[in-house]
Amino acid sequence: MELKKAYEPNLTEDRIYKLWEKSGFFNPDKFKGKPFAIVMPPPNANDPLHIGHAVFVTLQDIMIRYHRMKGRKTLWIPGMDHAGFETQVVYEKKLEKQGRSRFEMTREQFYREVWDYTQKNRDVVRLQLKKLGASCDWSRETFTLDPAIIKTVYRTFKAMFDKRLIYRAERLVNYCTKHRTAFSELEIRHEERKDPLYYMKYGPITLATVRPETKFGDTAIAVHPKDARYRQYIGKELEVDALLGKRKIKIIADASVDPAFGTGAVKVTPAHDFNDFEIWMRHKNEIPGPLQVIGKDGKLTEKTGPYAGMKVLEARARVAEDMQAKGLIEKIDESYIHTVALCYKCGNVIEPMLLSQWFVRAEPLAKPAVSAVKSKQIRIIPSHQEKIFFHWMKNIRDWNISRQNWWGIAIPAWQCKQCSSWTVTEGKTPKSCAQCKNADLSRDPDVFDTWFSSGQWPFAILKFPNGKDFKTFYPTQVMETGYDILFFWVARMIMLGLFCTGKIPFETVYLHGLVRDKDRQKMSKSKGNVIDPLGVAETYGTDALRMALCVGNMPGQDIVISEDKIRGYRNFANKLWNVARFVLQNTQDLPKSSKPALGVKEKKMLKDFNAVAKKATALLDQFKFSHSAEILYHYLWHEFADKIIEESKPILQDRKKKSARQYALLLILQDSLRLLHPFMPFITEEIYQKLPLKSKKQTLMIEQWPA
RNA sequence: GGGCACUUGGCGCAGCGGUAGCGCGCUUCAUUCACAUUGAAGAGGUCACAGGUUCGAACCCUGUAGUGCCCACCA
Repeated sequence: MELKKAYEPNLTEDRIYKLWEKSGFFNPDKFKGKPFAIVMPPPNANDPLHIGHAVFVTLQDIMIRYHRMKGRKTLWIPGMDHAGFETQVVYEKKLEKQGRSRFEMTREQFYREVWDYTQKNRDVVRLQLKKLGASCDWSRETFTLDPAIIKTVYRTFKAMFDKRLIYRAERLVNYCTKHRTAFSELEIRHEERKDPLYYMKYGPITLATVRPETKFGDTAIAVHPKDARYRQYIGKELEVDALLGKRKIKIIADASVDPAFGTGAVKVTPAHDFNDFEIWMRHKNEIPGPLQVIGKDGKLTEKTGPYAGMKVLEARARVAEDMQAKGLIEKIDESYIHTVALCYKCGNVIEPMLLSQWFVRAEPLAKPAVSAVKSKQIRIIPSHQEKIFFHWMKNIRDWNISRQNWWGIAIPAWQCKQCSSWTVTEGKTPKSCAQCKNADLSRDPDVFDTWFSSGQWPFAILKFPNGKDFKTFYPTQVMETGYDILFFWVARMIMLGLFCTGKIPFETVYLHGLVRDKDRQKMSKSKGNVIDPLGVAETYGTDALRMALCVGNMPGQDIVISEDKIRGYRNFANKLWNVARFVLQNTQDLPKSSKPALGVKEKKMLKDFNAVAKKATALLDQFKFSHSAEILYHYLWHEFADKIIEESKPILQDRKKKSARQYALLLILQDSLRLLHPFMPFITEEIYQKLPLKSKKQTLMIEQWPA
């Protein structure tokens, strides 16, 4: 019964978490009730958790603990992500530091090393999630490379291939020459740049370009069909000085050309420009196809004579120089501003590359996803994010899911060496080509875009189609994640969930914001402004951290956090602790079984409390976690502690009145602990364990919600 | 170029039709009494700007400005 003067989280948190784990109540199996499930967004198994993870742990654990206390059969299912490309990049950086490179290793060796690395990180992340109080069911923890998950992904791939929702195509794709892989359009960043715009003479026609080095890949010159300046040339072939000697090039008319830009004439380089590729598609019969002059290494190919082997920028300067020397440059506009595409990871300029890849036909998947949200089957919080979702969905493009990486789920597709058609399986190596029965096949060396597999996560982790969990918990109730992955992940989960299971994957999407420091700066290691969640949890207690991440945290808006704020909630935890200390110390002589008649004042106190409990509950039901926490904070401190306890002091000295007051204080304390438990699980449990109650559950976690 | 938000006391945010609230900070006072990780009292806002709707607007509508974010194949 002896309570320390101040609450010391470090003396209680680990012990309390063990108590919960031992109780087995994280596992929903033995509970009845209506199911309530949240699939945890799996943290990457390549790095310790950062403060952003602490946000999702806090919000999801609040919902989970609340619904568990409400009597629902509650499942929070944890997992971890192999995080394909992300992890590969992290591991390659490690290799680099050791003076090694994956290109000196076999693919198998690399894979094995990354596997071990991620398994070690899983242990770290698991401990961190526990430290943050996550009440998830560890017996169901899943890794995104578990055989059952891969099997699901393969089954989906095959089903989509069979239904022609996945196709193989040679297309221009976004390619990073440093990472040597293609990306979807979501993985590229756009940046404004000022680059010289060269006006180059192609015979009688002058055209403007920022990329003279691609001129060797030109297959035509395009002008607007109605442009009087060039009408005489349309359909004709001109002989031009191509720097590598004379060369013939055809002039074509295409409406996409803007007569007002530059000279109104554009060189068509289908192998190295998205627009030009489209132009070629429209004029396939008139002009030659893509002519690749830049390789996957970002250097000019042997087709470029003296420029072969040069990197793009070097070649650009040299080509411009040489053309200028020949008098082929009319002028250079040095102040041209345009946007360039960059690799989101390394910032290198993305090189459009002609590659044969697997694509998901997006439109047929997007339609049902849009109607699911339109019809309110799925609700997105905050609701304005729905508009952003619709906007993206409306303009959705086919999705390149091939990645030229080593770390990831290998694509189960084999190409026939004879007829070059593709055979897709659910993972097994096929004996022969599905088309021509030839037995000589070679496997696609590529892996899936990680989002293709994580897009299937909710039903995969619940063991679709026949698993008990799938039948019990799917569709899940809430998907809580950051707004920054609305397209990457949430949209894909809705599309793939609907396609594979015919049902929505979740009923509500709650999107939280990015964590920023007190100067509104994004946290990053390079800025040195990161708050390590485990570090501050150690200093101020996990409960304080959770409150700091919850209060003032509005859906869809960035979260400003500072150590001052966390300290403030540490003070609150201490206040709660001392309230409990006061109540316990002053009610020791109240017999456990006594139920004294309450006076008018006590009745009023309880009535007020119940109103607060109701309000806090309603707010939780509306996903207003911040408000809910705030009114509880306010009640506990400024009503219960400042007013009720203060005015109770004299009454507790009064032999006649005291027992009714003692009883009321205990009741309010007890129920306050229940209300606060989802937000501050450790301290509330610690106090609960010390309450002198007649009937007590094994843990506060499964006590009944008081409103 | 298109879209989505935001603009309320020093800072961070609520409030979304009846003439402003919370937390932090600040000021003054108190202090061995559950808690100094404390208590009491207090200062501080023409709710970005301009119109409109309304008996009444921070809240609804229109426009303007600033800020932020997302999308986008302008050579």
